[in-house]
Amino acid sequence: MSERARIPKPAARRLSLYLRMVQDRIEQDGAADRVSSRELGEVAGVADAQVRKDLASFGAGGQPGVGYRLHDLHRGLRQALGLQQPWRAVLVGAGNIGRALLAYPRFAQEGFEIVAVLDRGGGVVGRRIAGHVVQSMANLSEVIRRSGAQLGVIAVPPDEAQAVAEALVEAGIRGVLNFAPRALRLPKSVPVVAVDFTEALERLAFEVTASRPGSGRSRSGG
Amino acid sequence: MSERARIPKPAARRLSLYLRMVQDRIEQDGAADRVSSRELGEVAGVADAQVRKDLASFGAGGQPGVGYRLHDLHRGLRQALGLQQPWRAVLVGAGNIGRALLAYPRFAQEGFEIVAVLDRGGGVVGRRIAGHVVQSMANLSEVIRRSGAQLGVIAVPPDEAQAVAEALVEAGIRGVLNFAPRALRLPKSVPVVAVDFTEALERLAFEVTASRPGSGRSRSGG
DNA sequence: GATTGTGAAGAGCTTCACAGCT
DNA sequence: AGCTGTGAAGCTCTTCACAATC
Repeated sequence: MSERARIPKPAARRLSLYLRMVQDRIEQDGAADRVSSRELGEVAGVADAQVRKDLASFGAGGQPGVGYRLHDLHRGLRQALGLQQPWRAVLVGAGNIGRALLAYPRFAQEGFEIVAVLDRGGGVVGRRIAGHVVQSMANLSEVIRRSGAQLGVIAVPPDEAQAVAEALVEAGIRGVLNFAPRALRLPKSVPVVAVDFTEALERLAFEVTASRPGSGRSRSGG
Repeated sequence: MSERARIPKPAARRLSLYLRMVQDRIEQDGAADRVSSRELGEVAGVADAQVRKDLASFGAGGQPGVGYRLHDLHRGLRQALGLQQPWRAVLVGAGNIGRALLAYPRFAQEGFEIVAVLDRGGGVVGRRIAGHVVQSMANLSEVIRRSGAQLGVIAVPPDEAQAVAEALVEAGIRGVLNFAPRALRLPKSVPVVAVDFTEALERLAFEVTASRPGSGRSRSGG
């Protein structure tokens, strides 16, 4: 019934990229209603065979000579990623990043709803931001219990991140999205995904430096 | 002289995590001035031997029985990541995400300077944000030439992202940090690093769903 | 003709295990 | 005793190659 195929982690990451492309294609809908594994592979930077394996991993099938049907793929990808159900999240931290997240329309489109905003209290508590009254951290477990939120989003300064994470876990949160540039130590049963701007910039600096002429192959691409 | 060791990509990603921990330790500086490979491994989620290989890949050495010296490691990591030199970046897009980035103190701390802010023009051009007067996209190449910026940060709506990226490349940018949830197609010589909030949430949803009891191993961690 | 599905080969990263240093 | 450095083994992901399908 609810058998869940084993999907390798690198594959799961690519599924998001496939999903994005499929969504974009559907919205355009001027063109074909199929995609080939080669097109999807270009988006994710892998070979077409890899895409076919990724898609097969959760049971999606294509038509030889034609490709994959956009709508079937859309449904399959969303189910494989666990997006069939809506997700509710509490946001902790009403600073700049928190506000940007509240204003990010894509979350709602994907089925993620921010049901509450909390902050430590430095003058923000009680204020209204994007339709949410910012609540005190003292209310955390009650807010989570009443809203039924399963996810927590951490957008506080790094020094507070670990404490907030532990409070979230204690309150029954099942997964954490961490925007603070600090590694969190949580039980393995609570997955953490980190979004670290600095790390991203560092990766970019590394790749730019590494791809600089004189540091390796000279002109391999084209 | 400027020999650059070959550093595997997964290793490079971990170097950022090591760097963050080393920085934190140095700032605390109440404790020891050494780190062991095991401690670093916990942060990155890999075995200690892997850490030692990562560090050896750019020439860092530790002391048997003691560990790695924080300050040496700090210097080595920054050099390996290409952070010895300061980086200059132009930010395109003065919306919510762009503003949050401008207010993000960590960038400057790491040696990244946002030298200019540009936007398509919908009323924001000419306004002052965080000390920057928002400029029109028409000025892009001039701004880049005069500032000597090497990196571009894209924080515009998805539909505009590809065009902005191409304009950046044409103006001589050498690397792109992309916050728009859209895959960019650029010459291989210009690395792109994507920060995609939606993808992160999807990864979280996937992992939470996958780690749910009844979908695989029941309680392996503990 | 174009594209999928998949076994087999290949590449790369990770862990193991242990000698050697402090 | 504790930790590093590293060859060898192990594992996972990726690509190759090609028969099967539309």
